[in-house]
Amino acid sequence: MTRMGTQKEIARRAGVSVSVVSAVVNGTTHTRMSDETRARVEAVIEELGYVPNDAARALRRQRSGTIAVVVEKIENPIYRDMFHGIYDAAEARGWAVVLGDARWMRSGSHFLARLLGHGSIDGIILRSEGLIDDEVLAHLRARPTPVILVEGRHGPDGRWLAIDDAAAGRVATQHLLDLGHQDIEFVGGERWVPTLERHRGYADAMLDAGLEARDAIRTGYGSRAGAAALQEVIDSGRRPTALVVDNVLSGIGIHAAAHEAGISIPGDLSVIAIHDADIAGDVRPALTTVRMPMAELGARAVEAIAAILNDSPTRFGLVDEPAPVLITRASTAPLQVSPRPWSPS
Amino acid sequence: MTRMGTQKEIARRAGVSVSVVSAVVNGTTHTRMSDETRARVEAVIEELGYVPNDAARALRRQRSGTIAVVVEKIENPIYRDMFHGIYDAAEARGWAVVLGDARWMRSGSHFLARLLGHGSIDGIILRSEGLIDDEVLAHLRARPTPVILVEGRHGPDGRWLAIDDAAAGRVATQHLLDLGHQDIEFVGGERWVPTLERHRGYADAMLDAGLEARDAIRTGYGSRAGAAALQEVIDSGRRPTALVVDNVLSGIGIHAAAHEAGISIPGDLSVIAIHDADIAGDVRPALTTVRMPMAELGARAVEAIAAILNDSPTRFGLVDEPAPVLITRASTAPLQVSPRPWSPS
DNA sequence: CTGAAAGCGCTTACAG
DNA sequence: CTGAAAGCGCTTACAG
Repeated sequence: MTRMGTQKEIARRAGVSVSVVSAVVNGTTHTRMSDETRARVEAVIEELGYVPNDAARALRRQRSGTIAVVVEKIENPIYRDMFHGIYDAAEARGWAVVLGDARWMRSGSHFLARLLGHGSIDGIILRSEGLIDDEVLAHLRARPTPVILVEGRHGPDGRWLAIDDAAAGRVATQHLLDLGHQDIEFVGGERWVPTLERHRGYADAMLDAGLEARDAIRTGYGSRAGAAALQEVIDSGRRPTALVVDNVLSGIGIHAAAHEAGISIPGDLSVIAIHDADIAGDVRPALTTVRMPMAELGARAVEAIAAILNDSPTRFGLVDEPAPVLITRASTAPLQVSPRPWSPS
Repeated sequence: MTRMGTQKEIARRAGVSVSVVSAVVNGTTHTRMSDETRARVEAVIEELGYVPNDAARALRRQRSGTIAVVVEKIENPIYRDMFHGIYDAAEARGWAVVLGDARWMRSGSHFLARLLGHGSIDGIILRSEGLIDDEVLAHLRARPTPVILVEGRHGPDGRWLAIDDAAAGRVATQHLLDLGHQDIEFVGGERWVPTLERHRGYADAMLDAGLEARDAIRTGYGSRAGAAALQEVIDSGRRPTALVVDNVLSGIGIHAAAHEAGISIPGDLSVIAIHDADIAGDVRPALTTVRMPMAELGARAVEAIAAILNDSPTRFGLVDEPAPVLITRASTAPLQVSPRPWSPS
């Protein structure tokens, strides 16, 4: 194990001042030193395995070079592309990224304390699905550290960024309409704004096609909620031929419930979900989805932080480019001319 | 937006010294001050919305109170319980946890620099699946910051912790044997140690039952690898009645390939995967798995960091309690007396 | 071209 | 019971 050491120690060993060491480490102004001096310093740095102390740097520079990303369920596959977009954009700006889960943000948690504190985090990208209570959010906003809400769409400071959920709903619905479906319903969560927007997109597409838009079937989020939604439809006696589903996990739950109920997808029922994820291609039948520009959303959030820190202007609001794209898989099919009646549940 | 301020400013406004402010903030020794003084200081803290500067604290205390967890694919659902275990244990010790993905650890990345640096991270829990190159790992180990490898099982410093993969392989295989299966094969990745151990467990159970243990079918990891493995079996002309699969994602890939090939699970083929995850219960047929003590693994890793930082001894090696538990779902069934021959592919 | 010094915001002996 | 001061390890004007 190497010794590490400090700039002071390196300075002593190399027979120079710490200013020179700092200049060598950072490649900064002081840079006009003799090659011989530089080489000597570099040799000692190498020998000791010196690395700078980030806490001291952060204190002195008044900037840590680290941003935090907080999402609701870190294992949710839809974040993958967003993390990637954030990471790439941050890296390009010389920032490190750390991740956290909103489930860790209980009042009084040390994770939250680090976020609420300052000095160690320069900016926060937060995707709240309502789990974060308003008090915590207010605390967060009261700090000078910039907080960007993604898919949040509220916040008095206007610092939010979101994907075009209404467009996603429209694209999904249009795909089903193009396949000849008319009796289409929307399955989705609760009164979370993105879900409302997706439903609005569905409703717009239906109305444009001269069809009736139904209320959303609200059984919550996740696979269990999807299964419950299908059950609700079955129990109601309604027999839609296609479903627009708020998210992939709910779509998978619908697959499972259909399997149990003897409903064939896509033979009896077409299913399309919003947001893409690898798992959609892995289940059978593979789930048709609408891919959203999550990487761009992430990159834009990083840009927003940079802009705020530099006091330069930046655009908030919808990230509508690239547009949502349809990923056609096996769970949607043209409307059967004479559909087989669903077996009674 | 509140002003934040520093202890110095609070001291000035409250007409006390910074020592008193620090004592109020931290509740420390200096604590024998008059109630009136304390109240005055607290009022100013409240008024300014003061929060301590973490960088300054970390510098002074020579400890940041933050540990980092680095895994290979952050969205892999098997980490969920481990993160939970880590978070709870860290919280109990007053530490914040930050997450990172090993895919971010390219040499020269700022994320890696933060890990390699010191002052902002007190300890690192690392699950490497071989993506991290040895050079990076060597750098990491050369620092005074403790690095605990989970599911790594190598490392000259002996600082590793792992679940009992061999036991998992045994439990999975025994379940199939109990159902009457004899022609059982093992599907799993590459020469990654945990996979080798799982295969060893499988082989032990087979041998104990007086049966022949086959070599692992090595097509890699993930759902595509699972599908490829099943195809390899089909092509070979072998007709096992049951498969022990290294992981859930490969299991899902096998489901998909079986669906395509017209092989019924569990009618024609029973499938059990090692490691549990929600998605296993969501696919159809729901996948039987072996749940591993991932939360305990995480908690033990935190304990290990604490022990190293305190210079107190700690146990490394296998985390074999609680033992792996069988989660019986729908993908395994008793051996059919006269199995239907697989349709020729 | 290089060094001495101030200061980032804390914590903690030490003095009174 | 409270204050003045040192020092954690850096960076960056400033002086020479």
